[in-house]
Amino acid sequence: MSEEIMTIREMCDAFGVTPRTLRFYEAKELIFPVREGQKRLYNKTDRARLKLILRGKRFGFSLEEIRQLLEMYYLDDQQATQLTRTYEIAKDRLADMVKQRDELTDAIKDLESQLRWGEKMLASMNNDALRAAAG
Amino acid sequence: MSEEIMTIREMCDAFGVTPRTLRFYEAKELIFPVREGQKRLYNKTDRARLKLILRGKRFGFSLEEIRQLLEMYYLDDQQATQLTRTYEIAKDRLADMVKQRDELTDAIKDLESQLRWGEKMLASMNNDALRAAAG
DNA sequence: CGTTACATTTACGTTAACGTAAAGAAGAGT
DNA sequence: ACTCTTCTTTACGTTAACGTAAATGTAACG
Repeated sequence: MSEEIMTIREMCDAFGVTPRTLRFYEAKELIFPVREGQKRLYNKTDRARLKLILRGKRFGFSLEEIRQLLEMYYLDDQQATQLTRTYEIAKDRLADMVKQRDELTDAIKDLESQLRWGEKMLASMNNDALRAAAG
Repeated sequence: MSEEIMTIREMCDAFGVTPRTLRFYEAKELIFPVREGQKRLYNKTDRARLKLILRGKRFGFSLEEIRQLLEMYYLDDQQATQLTRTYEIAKDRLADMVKQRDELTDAIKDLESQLRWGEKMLASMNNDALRAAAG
């Protein structure tokens, strides 16, 4: 059964990460490549995990959160016990993201109105403070 | 002319910041309270600047960016020479924020679809990777 | 004068996710 | 044997915006 093993460099090229990053994830117990002497060898499982890690990052999960999700599934395997917990974590994260986005949206509106309000933004900044500071 | 001078604590209470924060901003040359012996005294100008600093932070400017904006106005005072530059900076920042928000929006959509797609998200995470890891 | 309350300076600590430098090992090729 | 390339480990460096602890100062109250 061909395990489709890859070296660290092949992994880096395939996923667009650096060796440092792979070793870092390993140190953080997110991924567990096998050793052949000194060298790390990555199989299909490792690649799948890395893919999930990168996806998790795109979703804004921290590495620690990702590690926990992965660990739960590891402890799980046959039962789907923890699925509900995972679901909650994901929903929490989603809520955070929505909140963040809404705050950003507010700040954007705010800034935009400043930019329009006289075509020179921060002019208000100027008026109160720096006119006094210079005067 | 009443300078309406305030102590560091009054400033903290008024603006909801800590003394450490005010001293930090001073060390970073964002604000310049006068000394009465050892103690710092903040006047109207200082308060205006602090207000602007906090506003800038809400907009997502870094302290360094804020310092530069303030500095430009300081060098400016009578001419409006730098206004155009300030405007550009603000527009850049706005563009960054919009980009960030749009990325967040994408990630949110992505996550939402995962959550719906079987009511258990990250199930795909599971399938490929961890089933293999356990097996 | 002693205590209380608040001020000051100095400087190390914190967090995340790697970057980067140093130095050595191991295999391939000549 | 020598060299080249790629791998390895170890460990300090980076960034932002303060937090926090320690030692000291000083003004006011009683």
